[in-house]
Amino acid sequence: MDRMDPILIFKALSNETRLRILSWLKEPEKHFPVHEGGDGLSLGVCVSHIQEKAGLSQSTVSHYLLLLQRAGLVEAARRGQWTYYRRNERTLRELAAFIGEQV
Amino acid sequence: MDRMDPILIFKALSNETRLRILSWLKEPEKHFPVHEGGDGLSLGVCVSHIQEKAGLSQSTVSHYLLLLQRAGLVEAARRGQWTYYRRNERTLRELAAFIGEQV
DNA sequence: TTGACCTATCGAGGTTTTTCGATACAATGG
DNA sequence: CCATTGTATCGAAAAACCTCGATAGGTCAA
Repeated sequence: MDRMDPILIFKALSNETRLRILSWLKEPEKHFPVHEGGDGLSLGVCVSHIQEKAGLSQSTVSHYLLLLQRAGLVEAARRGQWTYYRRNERTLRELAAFIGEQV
Repeated sequence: MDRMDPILIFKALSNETRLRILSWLKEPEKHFPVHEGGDGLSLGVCVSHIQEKAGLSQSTVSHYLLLLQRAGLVEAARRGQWTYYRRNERTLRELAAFIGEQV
């Protein structure tokens, strides 16, 4: 039940690519090919698909996804050699509430 | 009618002090003494009051306020030797909408 | 076991942010 | 005009961030 850290979240969102990744993950089927492994796209999208679309190096994208994860904006699921990332809608709702009430 | 720049906004919010300034300005009368000049607090709060509460150097706070202003999160009003800063609620509403819809 | 593949981590460069003190600019009061 | 006060800008040092290539670790197929 770890509490939301607004600074970490805002830092994660302070980058064009990370913002785009997050919005791509809103409708994965619209932006990524279906992956053979994970049940459709419910698990999320694997790093290589995200990397390809982002057009940055593999290490950078992996790092970005870690930042998004530490901010609680995405969740990761390891399946075999793949790591699937998907949005964490709860944090995004909390963020909207935070902006409406605290900021 | 300059359009909101989410990156600029998120960068401005990625700092504890700037976040606190913004929240202080939500209820100025609760956090700042009334200033002799500006009509009550409708104009906003002057830099020195904000600086005192923030506990950082004058130049840093002035810089922070400029960052918040460039992000459209606050507005400035010059009156004599004072500059009063107040929140720009419109941008904050737009930000909440952006998070709900785009992110 | 070996090789291929996916992802994470390391190390490093260049850039940006943070924060300060010093200084410049503007307005006010003698 | 001068001194004072409030604010903005400049220049600089330290820290953090961005991004890469290289490499390490885990997994699968042959």
